[in-house]
Amino acid sequence: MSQRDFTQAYPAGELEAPATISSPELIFHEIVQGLYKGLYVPGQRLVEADLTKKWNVSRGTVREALNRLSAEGIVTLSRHRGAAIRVLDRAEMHDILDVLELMIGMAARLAARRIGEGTNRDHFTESFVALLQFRDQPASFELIRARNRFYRTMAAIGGNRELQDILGRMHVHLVRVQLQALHDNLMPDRFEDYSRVGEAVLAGDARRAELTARRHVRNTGAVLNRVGD
Amino acid sequence: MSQRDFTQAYPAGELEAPATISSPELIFHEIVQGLYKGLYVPGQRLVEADLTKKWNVSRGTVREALNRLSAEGIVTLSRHRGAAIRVLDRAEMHDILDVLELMIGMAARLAARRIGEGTNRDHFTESFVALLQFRDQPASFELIRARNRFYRTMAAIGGNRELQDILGRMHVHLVRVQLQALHDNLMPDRFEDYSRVGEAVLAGDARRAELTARRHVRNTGAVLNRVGD
DNA sequence: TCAGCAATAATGTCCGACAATTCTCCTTGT
DNA sequence: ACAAGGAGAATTGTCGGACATTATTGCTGA
Repeated sequence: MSQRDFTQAYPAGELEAPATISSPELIFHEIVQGLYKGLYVPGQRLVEADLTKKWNVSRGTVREALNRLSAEGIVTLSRHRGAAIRVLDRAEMHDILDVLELMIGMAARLAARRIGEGTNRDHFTESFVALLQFRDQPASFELIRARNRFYRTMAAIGGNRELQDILGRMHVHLVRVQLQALHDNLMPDRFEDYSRVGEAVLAGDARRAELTARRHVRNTGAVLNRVGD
Repeated sequence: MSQRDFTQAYPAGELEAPATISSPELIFHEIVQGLYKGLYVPGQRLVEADLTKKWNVSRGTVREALNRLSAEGIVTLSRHRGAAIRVLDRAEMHDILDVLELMIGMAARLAARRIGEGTNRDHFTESFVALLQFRDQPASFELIRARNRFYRTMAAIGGNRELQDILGRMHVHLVRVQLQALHDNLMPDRFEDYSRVGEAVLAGDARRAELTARRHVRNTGAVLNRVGD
């Protein structure tokens, strides 16, 4: 066995993302992107043979991508039945939003606490104004992306790695909740919410940041109850 | 392309776990089990060739297992450098525990709210007394497992699927935090905590259940500060 | 001693093959 | 007409080998 001694283990912080992107990762991103664009519909099957032809890669590569998608809850895998875009019923969406409320609230609280450190204020302000620029425009994918970036920045400033990981995984689902609402033209303007959260964070008011962020997520969830089917 | 029409998509709730277990899944569990037993040390490299020989499977199978382990944050993958058991520094452990405090608190709150439904009370009581049986015994792996089962039951009763998923992922890390404390003989008895949480849940007192659960996680985290290196 | 380079080890990706399972659709008997 | 059953097709699960790409090691020579 060529297993090395533990003393040769990787140091703790030395794990950067690779410069290039691997094929499975590329397919992973393509499919997520496709979800954003509506190319894939919940329940739709993803047949390995089709994906290999579409991206000219081997089945092994496709399988790795599907496994990653499955690990993030984007597709469901069942043995010998293959992969399908995960179907979220309303109960699951509520479950996700209930958890998300805590996560976003925590991110806002931590961000407010650390808004003054380093270049945090600059970065946050940047994503904040970028989001607010969509105030008077119709709902769009760009808005959703700006909103996700706003959250991601908030979580990054908060500094909790685990929280960032979990939020990263949940973003996709949130998007899908939003898309469904958007599709039914039920996406109300939440810019008052965004403003309140952003201002609380910029003011360094951790308590208010958490409260407004949580209320915002709850408002988003309330939309669900008005979506049919 | 043989991609089917969306109308043939899987129905929402029809996705049970397969009866048999796949090879990658088996290896996944074996390695997690090995972590519990101390067979693997943080930082230790997992070389594909070794794993294929150890379990007599192909490289593709090993790779799938490693990808799953990576997706759960148990191992880190770096391109062309392979897999290694993830190293958690103290900051990351604190991050995990901070998130876990919210998650466990939410699980306790939801469980208390639904303790009266169906057979919930019976199941909860069972895992509760199973945990308390370790009160006067030295710390052991069985205790940790009983404790995880207690939490898992609590989350299951709470009924939030997303929460159960996330907690499932975090358990392994929690175990490792515990193991480190255990290794240094710094694992204090937290049975007063368990009792308070369990009793609050059984009493259906959601607020008290959440508070006691969160305090318990904080107590666990406080141990970290006394662990050297 | 150390920079540079060659050799080695390990992973990334592809291809083909076959077994196991599920799905489809046709047959058949009532 | 219709439900039960079964052959065939479609798809996934797993294997083995092959080669390219990259990281690591260790040597060589100044």
